[in-house]
Amino acid sequence: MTRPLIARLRLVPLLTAHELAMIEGLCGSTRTVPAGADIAPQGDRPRSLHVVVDGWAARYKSLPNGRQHFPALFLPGDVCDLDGLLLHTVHSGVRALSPCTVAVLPHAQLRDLIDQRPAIRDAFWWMGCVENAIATEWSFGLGRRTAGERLGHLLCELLARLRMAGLSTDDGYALPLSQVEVSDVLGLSAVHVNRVFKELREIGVLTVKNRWLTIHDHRALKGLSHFDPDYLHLEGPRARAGADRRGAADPALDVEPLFMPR
Amino acid sequence: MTRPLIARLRLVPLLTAHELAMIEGLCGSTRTVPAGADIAPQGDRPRSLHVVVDGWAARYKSLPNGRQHFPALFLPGDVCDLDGLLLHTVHSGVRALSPCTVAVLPHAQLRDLIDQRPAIRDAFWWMGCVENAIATEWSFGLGRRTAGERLGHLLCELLARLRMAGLSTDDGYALPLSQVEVSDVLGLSAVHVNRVFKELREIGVLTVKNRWLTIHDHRALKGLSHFDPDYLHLEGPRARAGADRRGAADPALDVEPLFMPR
DNA sequence: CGTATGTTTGACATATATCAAATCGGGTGG
DNA sequence: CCACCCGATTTGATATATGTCAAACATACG
Repeated sequence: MTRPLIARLRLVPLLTAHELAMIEGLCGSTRTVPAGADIAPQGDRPRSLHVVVDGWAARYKSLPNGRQHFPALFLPGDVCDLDGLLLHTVHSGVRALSPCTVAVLPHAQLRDLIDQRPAIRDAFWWMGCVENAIATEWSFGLGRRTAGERLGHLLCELLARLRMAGLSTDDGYALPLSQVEVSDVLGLSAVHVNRVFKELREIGVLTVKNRWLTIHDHRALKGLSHFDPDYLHLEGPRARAGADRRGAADPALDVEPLFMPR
Repeated sequence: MTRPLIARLRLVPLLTAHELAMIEGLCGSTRTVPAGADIAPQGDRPRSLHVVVDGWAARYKSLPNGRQHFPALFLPGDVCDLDGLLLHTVHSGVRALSPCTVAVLPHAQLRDLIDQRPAIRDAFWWMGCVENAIATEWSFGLGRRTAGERLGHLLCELLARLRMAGLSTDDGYALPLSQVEVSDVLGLSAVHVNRVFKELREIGVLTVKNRWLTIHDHRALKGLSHFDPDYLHLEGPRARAGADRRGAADPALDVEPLFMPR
C-alpha cells in the first residue's frame, strides 16, 4: 500500500503513469512501526528509503542533557530519509510519533530507476528541495517568530500538507502529537505551548479535542502567524523543457482524490 | 575563475578530472556583486545557478516589521541557489554580505550535463543534501541551544568549512560579518550577540580584531558548544557502486591545495 | 477502579530583548 | 597627516517572553 506516495507523486506533472507504476512496483515490503520506535536506521551506508504510508514521524536530534528537537515532520506520502540516498552516513534518526506504516524501497533498485528515468530522478530530487524549503521556513520561525506565531504557523502548514494528502476535513484534522512533541518542533517548553494553545482557544480560533484539531477561524490563524503556503510548493516541480507528461490526469492508476470536497 | 567550486568538487571522489573540466567549462560569465546586493534573482523560473567564488553570502527571509533571518550562509565554493534548478519558484533571496564574485552556470547547459553524467548529477544533488544537513543542525541550535552555544557552534562550523576551502589559518579566519548579521543568523538580538562575544573573549577563548577572528582555545570552544563536525560531511558523498573514480587524486587539473599547511 | 500519561494552572526564575547613550575605529576628504 | 564622520561595537538600565518547578486535574487504558 504505497498509495500515499503515489498520490503525492501524482501531483507532479513530471511523471507518466508508467513511471508511477515503476516506483510503486519498487516497494518491496511494508513495515509497521510502533509509536516511539525508530523508522530509519542511523549510521553508515543506509540500504533503503522509507516512505511514510500511514502515521506521523519526525527527524530528531538530541543533546545529552535531555534537550530534544524535531527539525522535520513527516506525514503520509513523505519520504523520510531521502538524504540517505546520497549521504554516506546519516546522523539524525527518524522516529515514529504515532504508530506508522512505512514502505521500504531498496536503494539499489531505486538508483537504477533514477539512472534510467530522468523524470523519476527529478521527482525525488524535487522532494528533497521542498523539504529544504520547509526547513528554511521553520528555521526562520525558530529564529524570529514569537511562540504564538510559531504554533499558528505550524498548524496552518499541517493543514495545508494534510489537505494535499487528502487527510483533512475542511476545518481540521487529526493531530497525533502531544504538546510535548509540539514543543520539540517549535523549540519551546511544553508548558508554554500549553499556554499558547489556551490563548488560541480563548480567542476562538481553534479547539483541540480528543487529538482532533478544529480550526474555527482559519483566516485569523493565518493572519496572526503570517502564513503563506508558497514555500510548500504545492504546485509541484517545474516541468522539464519539451516534456509533455501528464501522469496526474491519467486515470490508469486508481488513486483517491487529492483534495477533499469542500 | 571557478576554482573554489572545483576545489570543493575535487573533494568528491565521485568525479573524474574530465567531469570536473566539463563543469568548469560551463561557467560562462562571472559577476561581481557589491555587499548588500542580491546575487540570485527571486521569482519564477530562474535561469542559472550561482556559485560563490569569493566573498560571503546568505539566504535571507524577512517579515514586514523588520525581523530578518539568514537561514543559510554561503562561503567560497558554495552553490547558493541549487534549489532553483528543481523548484519553479524561488522564494528566498540570496544577498552578498561582503563584496562577492559569483560564477554563473546556465541551467540549460547544466541540466544537459546532469542528464549525461550521473556522477555530476550526484555531486550536485549531494551538495543539496549537505545544505540540508547543515540546515537541520542550525534548526536544532535555534530551537534548543543557548546563545553562547549557538555562537560557539557557528564559529566552529565556519572554521571547519573555511578550512576545507583553504581559507583559514590554523587558529582563525577573516570574519566579514557584522554583529548584526551574526545576530540574524543566530536568531538573537545584536546587543546580546555582543555580550556573548564579550564573554567568550573574557574567558580567553577568542579575539576579534579588525574583522579577523582568532580562536585561542579551539578545544574549549568546541566543548562549550558541543560541536561535532560530522554533519558537515567533509568526507564527500558516498561512492557509486562499482565506480572507480578518483578525480581528487588526478593531477590533470591544477588546483590549489585544499588545506593550508599547518 | 487504579495507574500512567497528558494537560492545565500558578508562582517564580531567567535568558534574552529593547532602548538609549557612549565610545571606538577606520575611511575620506581637505 | 589630521580632523571629521559614520557605521559598528560596547555598556547600562530596564522590560518581557519564555523557562522551570511543582502540583492539581483530566483522560485513556487495562
